[in-house]
Amino acid sequence: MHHFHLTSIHKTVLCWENNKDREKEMGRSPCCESEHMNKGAWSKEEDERLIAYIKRHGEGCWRSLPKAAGLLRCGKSCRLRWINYLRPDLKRGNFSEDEDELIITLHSLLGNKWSLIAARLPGRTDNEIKNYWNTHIKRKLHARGIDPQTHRPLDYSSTAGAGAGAIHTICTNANDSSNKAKPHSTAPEELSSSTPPPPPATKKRLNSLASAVVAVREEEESTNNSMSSGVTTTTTTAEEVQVQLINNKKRINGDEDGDADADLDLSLCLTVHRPQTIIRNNSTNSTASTELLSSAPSPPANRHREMFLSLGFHPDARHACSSTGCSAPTAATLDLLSDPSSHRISRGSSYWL
DNA sequence: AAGCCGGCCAACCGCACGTGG
DNA sequence: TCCACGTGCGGTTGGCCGGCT
Repeated sequence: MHHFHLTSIHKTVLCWENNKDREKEMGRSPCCESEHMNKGAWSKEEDERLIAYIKRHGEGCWRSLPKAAGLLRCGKSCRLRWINYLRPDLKRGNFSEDEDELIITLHSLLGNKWSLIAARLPGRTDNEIKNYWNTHIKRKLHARGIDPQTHRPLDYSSTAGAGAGAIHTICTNANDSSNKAKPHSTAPEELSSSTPPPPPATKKRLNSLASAVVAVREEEESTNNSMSSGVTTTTTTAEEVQVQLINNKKRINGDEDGDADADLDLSLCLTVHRPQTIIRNNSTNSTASTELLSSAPSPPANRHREMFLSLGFHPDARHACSSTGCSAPTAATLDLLSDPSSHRISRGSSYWL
């Protein structure tokens, strides 16, 4: 992603210099002055200017970039053009079947968090995935009889309560013979060989992940209460989740500095590892999930158990639901969870062994 | 050939959030 | 604490293109 990498210090200095120049002028100009600015499709010359500038100076400081690069565009427009179209590491071409299934799985877990989903698909942008979802996958799910928003069966959502959760899609996929008899066709080995490190996390990204975890927990709490299943959960604030994420990661790694990337991965890992969501459906579904379990990868290692426990998750996926009358995660979830290279929590993959 | 229609996707827009003064 | 700014995200728009009549 960062082919023309600049250190944060370099970026800071560049921005500082630009800010000084800007502040010499009277007042600050709005981000996008619609007058005197080009809009619409980018010309080849504009693309070349943008590429050349970023090759020389790196990404960042988008506000000052257009002027410095000699472009009559607003910074947002430049950023979008670069991220969604000009970046050299973008993957071109059609989405593979594996990518389709991964998107569906991630969407069932994360909802319309396109940037988070994109982080799991190397070379794909959030915009691209969003468009693809709206034009292809929605239709595909409809054809399967699945509501693309709720990931529940179309004829089910109108009659059933909130009991059936998002993960139902995974179970349904498992029963779909067109899916190579696997709920999630991206094997861990494939992921580990093709998935590069995710982009640097920011506090904002971590915050949205934490919010997503909280939202899911709240939804599950209300769902479980309405189902009178005896499952009780405690609602955790986003801040608490963040603190837990960082503290756990520090404890595990012995890394007091805190690595933002690792935090992101840890939080994604935990977002994915949501036994209570997975639990619900399988209890009312076919035996397919049971069969999946028998072939599922091993649960997290001992060092994980503490982490999952502290976050309110059952550490042993295979027994995630036994005490609550629910069944365990599908192989799909465990596939995601067990991918060592995509969860750079530890400095080495041995952590996951 | 011309007009219509729908799909696709790049780009835009508005908003939220983090940061720094 | 407030405010301005920079950045990123998700929803929406609009133009292009191919298929159909």
